Amino acid sequence: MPELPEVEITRRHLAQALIGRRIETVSVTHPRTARFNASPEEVEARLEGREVAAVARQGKFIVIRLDDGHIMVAHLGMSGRFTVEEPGDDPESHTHFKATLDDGAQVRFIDPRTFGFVSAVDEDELADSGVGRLGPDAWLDPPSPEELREMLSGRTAPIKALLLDQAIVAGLGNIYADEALHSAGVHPLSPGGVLTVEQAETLLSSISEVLANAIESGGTTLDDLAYLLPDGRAGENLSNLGVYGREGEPCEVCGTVIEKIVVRARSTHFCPNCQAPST
DNA sequence: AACGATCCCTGTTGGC
DNA sequence: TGCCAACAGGGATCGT
Repeated sequence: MPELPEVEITRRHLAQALIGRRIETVSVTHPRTARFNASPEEVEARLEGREVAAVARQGKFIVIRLDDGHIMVAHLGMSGRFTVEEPGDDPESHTHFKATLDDGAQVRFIDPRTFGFVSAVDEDELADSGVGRLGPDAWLDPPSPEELREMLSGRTAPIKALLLDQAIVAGLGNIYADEALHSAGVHPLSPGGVLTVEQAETLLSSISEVLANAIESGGTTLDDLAYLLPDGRAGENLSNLGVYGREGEPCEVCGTVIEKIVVRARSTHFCPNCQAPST
């Protein structure tokens, strides 16, 4: 599933293909691909003829600034993937967006489950696009341990659920939330508010480390192949995972069998020894 | 306000 | 073997 590392790798790929290029023609062919009160036709009209100024990432959102102030906003959802191809190549199935550039390349968005989107908003609408609800970026702008503890103070929800809340810290998804909690030795059901400042510090270090390793190894490609590197290869971070998808297997740190529970309708993997509940 | 449940969607998987 | 229910989850929304 694309989370911050996979989105960051995608951002770099798109930046290389798009910055300084003029978008010549755009085709949005799935009604759910355009969002935020923009129809597919409006997205096409807002993008065509524009030159790309910048390609940024906020949490799991890709934010592309255009020369007329409009902003292309994209999210990979669960199964979204961008490719850069020659226009003649046969688009693979579930291609919902195509943009042909002035250098002849074509940027495509493929998304079988349509949880992702590619849309276009103006500056005023950006705050209402989902980007406006994001907390600090988990990788570029992580909070200090004191700030994190402040955000979690009084919260009774499980820390796992709070790590998935993009308004607290933006970018973590189900895989890296589980990995960070394991690395930090924090039980996923610990109420957010009981974290000590030391635990917050450890957790933030673990988040940075887990994300940096994932970016460096090309992201996590699961068996469903929903995420692939720009060149079509699988990312190699699967072998770095300590708990996600490893229920029933021994923990590589201590040998205890990894357990899987459900927290807020999300599968949650942890080592009951490394992540013993805080008394 | 905070929290938990539900929904969206489709390719894959597991059980009978 | 074949079919179908269950499962996967990011984010919005709704009820409590």
